Amino acid sequence: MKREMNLSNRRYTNELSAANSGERVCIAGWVHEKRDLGGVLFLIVRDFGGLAQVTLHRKSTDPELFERAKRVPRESVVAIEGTVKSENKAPSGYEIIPERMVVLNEASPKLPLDTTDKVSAELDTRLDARFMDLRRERTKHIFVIRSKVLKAIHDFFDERGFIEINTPKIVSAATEGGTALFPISYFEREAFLNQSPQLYKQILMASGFDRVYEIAPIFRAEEHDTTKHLNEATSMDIEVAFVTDREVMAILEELIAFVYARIAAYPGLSKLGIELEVPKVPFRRVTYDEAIELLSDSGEQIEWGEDLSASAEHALGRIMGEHYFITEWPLALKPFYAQPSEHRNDICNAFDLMHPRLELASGSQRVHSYELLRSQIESKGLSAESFEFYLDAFRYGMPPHAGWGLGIERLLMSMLGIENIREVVLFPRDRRRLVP
RNA sequence: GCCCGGGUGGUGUAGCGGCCUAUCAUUGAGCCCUGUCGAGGCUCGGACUCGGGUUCAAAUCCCGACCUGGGCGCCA
Repeated sequence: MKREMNLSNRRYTNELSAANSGERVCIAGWVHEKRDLGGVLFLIVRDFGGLAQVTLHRKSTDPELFERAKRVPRESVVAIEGTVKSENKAPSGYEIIPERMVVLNEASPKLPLDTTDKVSAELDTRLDARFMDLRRERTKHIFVIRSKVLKAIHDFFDERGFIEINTPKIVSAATEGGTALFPISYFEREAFLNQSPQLYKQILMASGFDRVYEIAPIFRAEEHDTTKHLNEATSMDIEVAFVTDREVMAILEELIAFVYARIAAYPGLSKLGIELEVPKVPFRRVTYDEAIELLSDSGEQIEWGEDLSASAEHALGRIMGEHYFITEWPLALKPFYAQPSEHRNDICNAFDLMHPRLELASGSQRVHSYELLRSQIESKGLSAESFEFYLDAFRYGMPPHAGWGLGIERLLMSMLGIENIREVVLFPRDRRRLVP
């Protein structure tokens, strides 16, 4: 009775229209909704392309097929062979009159969430059933956009002569400091998941590969539990030789504008209710000193040398309104590899790229002198011996260089106006979540 | 780590000492219905996170655990 159906020539629902009227087609997907009007039964079938209406008239349909269509539970996977019929009463101007239907997988009736969005679901519920959450229009588009953002970034750097690199994610104890690391067992030794590709991308500056980029996971063992932190995140990093912080800042703002322009053209954006405005470059730049003065005027007191608190960042975001850079940070606030300013010994050529309410990226011109780097490592209380693998690269011809790291998830959040970072990661890892 | 919220059918919620045999929506089962597009109408099914305590009486108050949302800190 159920002959095998050849799915290799199946059509996506968005490829079909009234123009295909009379064609015999095969579609496959999930039963999104059923509307049983007694004498007529509508099956709304969803695939990656969208929705299609399959219409069954009781009088003119094989009774066995009609009954099976009536009984198939929502979200079951079905393949349907039928004829396209132009019909202006149908939602997309056509419908499919089925001749055959194969249920490839029947769904259990108590669905973990509602894919039609009649009833909302909490984020935690959605993440537990992410496979089903992704069937929802909005969630789907977030990840299509994520993919397009990554593609845009690759295109941007490829066009500019950058080489894509892959640095190790299993590293020895020596790190740039700051964040806590996840220890792992590496045969008879202890190792860690990397917190950033920083040291390795810098080592490559001594290789002649003078424009590199990497998009890769980073791991932070901080026990933070906020809407903008993850324990596994995706970092977009670049490192460029023979330039200073000013040049890599220009690359960064051009990249942001480039990505926005690409995504602004994506039709799915309207499904998210978003209209993207491509930010104008160059972005505004404020020095750290100017920032604390601006904050002081608006009632936020920051001692010189202190980092900006969350409320200070928000206040500054309200003043600036758009993407902006904070430059000339106190040297003590930035990692050992930040190049001290040629004008003042207490500040460095480091910058943060801010979006109102969120830090997107940070970078700097790097120290390329072996002696200075070694002394800055030691002045941070770190052991220079454990950095020998890194320091070695600075002893045999290290050009001046600069770079930055950008949080992909934060870029997506800020672009799409999403409040919780977990929304833009398929399977987020946070303080509590290790599955799915 | 600190500070506030919250855990009620599959999902999302109302109720916050007795009117609870727990509300509403959606989902599910069944019936009616030939053009739905959040279909409609009728019937039925389905839940108080766990453990202690207070009380004549606990979904409701108290304590603990677990889970969870947000803010801060840390961090990017």
